[in-house]
Amino acid sequence: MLAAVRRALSEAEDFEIVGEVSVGSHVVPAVRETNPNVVLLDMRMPELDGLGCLERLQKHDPTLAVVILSSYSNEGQIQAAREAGARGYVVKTVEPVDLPAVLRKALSGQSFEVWGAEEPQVAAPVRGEVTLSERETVVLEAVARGLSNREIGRQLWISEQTVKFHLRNVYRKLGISSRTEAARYAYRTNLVAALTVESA
Amino acid sequence: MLAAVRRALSEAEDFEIVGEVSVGSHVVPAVRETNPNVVLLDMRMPELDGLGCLERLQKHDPTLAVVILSSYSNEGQIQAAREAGARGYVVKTVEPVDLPAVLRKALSGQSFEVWGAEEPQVAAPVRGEVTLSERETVVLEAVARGLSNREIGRQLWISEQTVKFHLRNVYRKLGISSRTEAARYAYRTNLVAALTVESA
DNA sequence: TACCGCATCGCCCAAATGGGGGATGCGAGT
DNA sequence: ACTCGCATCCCCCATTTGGGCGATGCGGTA
Repeated sequence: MLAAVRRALSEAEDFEIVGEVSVGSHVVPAVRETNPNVVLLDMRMPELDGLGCLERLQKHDPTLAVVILSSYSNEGQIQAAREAGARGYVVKTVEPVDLPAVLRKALSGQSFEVWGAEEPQVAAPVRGEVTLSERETVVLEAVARGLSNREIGRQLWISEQTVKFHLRNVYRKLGISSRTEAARYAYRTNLVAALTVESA
Repeated sequence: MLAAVRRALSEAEDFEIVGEVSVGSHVVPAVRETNPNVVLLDMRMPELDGLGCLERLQKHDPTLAVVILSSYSNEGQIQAAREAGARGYVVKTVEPVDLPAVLRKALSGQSFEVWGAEEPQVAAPVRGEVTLSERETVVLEAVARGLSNREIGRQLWISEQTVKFHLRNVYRKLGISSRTEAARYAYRTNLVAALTVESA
């Protein structure tokens, strides 16, 4: 795959490969040094994966064009890449010769484009457009604080089953499928404060 | 219980009850209005529990003395109350007549005191003193991003068993027992950024 | 050398979680 | 009157998780 990428890009006159690393933790230093116009990030790398790199790169320079290259067309992963600020998401089933076009597209605009993955049946819920009900919000807050379904039920005086029901609806509305992702969303949107004020 | 609290406090000349609410979401408005010196928060309330109220109160006024009243002497809950900035944690097994002393103590100092609960056998790991190994840190980061153990294993090229092993060590070192609490810790300590920079 | 932390796995098992179905009631629109 | 979202629960089931155990190896250090 790497060889194919290399060949495809070297054949395009408007691109020059200024750096190549194979370990996630080397990405940010390399980018800092070579200062590329666009970065193609493999999702799966040792030490630090593509998403982690992307987040660090965004912190370093939010305007940098980054395209995620992944083996899976997992919707959650695509959504995560979108929210982390990627300009594109390429599944490895795409023809390597199409890569230059992908990178040009990523360089040209601020949008987020997915390549080589079948579009999801239902449109992914766009962040900010989701409206959680009162109950769903409270349950989500409790989840983000690390409580179990049973504990949440006890605190809200409802059955664990009902907690699970609300949580499922939260998952559906947010397009996620685990409580940790839910917690992440809660912190991301400042629904609950991850940083608590110390009284000492 | 509420009646007992009321009686105990009305019998103490140095206390006056300036407000009483039974729904979590009413706590902050009531505090804003009555401006009390100390707040006694039941952990279990409809809509928003004690911890949630505490966090909001802390945001509103970090100097306000807040004591958590709970039915359980659960160590995790105690720790959460401590970290959220509570001045005290009272298990409902304490005699109501001792409450005024508890509140005076809460008013007098910045420390955190637990009443009516047997002390934990092992000291809870103090935040900042824990040192995670490189591998444990990477796994924790991945957990905070919402990945499953299997996915983490794939990304790090190790078996799911090994991921579980590292995660267990993280739990042990942090004194927690679930991946959502781990995620919370990761966000709290800025190990991973919950807020990602949008490229739009 | 012997120990210890770290990392890599394996097996086992109970509990928690996620996801599917259906049932009830209630209130707000249409 | 009818639908629809919300909330409350029930059942079932497969998967995931958390935690216990032991095994191997490797590199530092006492």
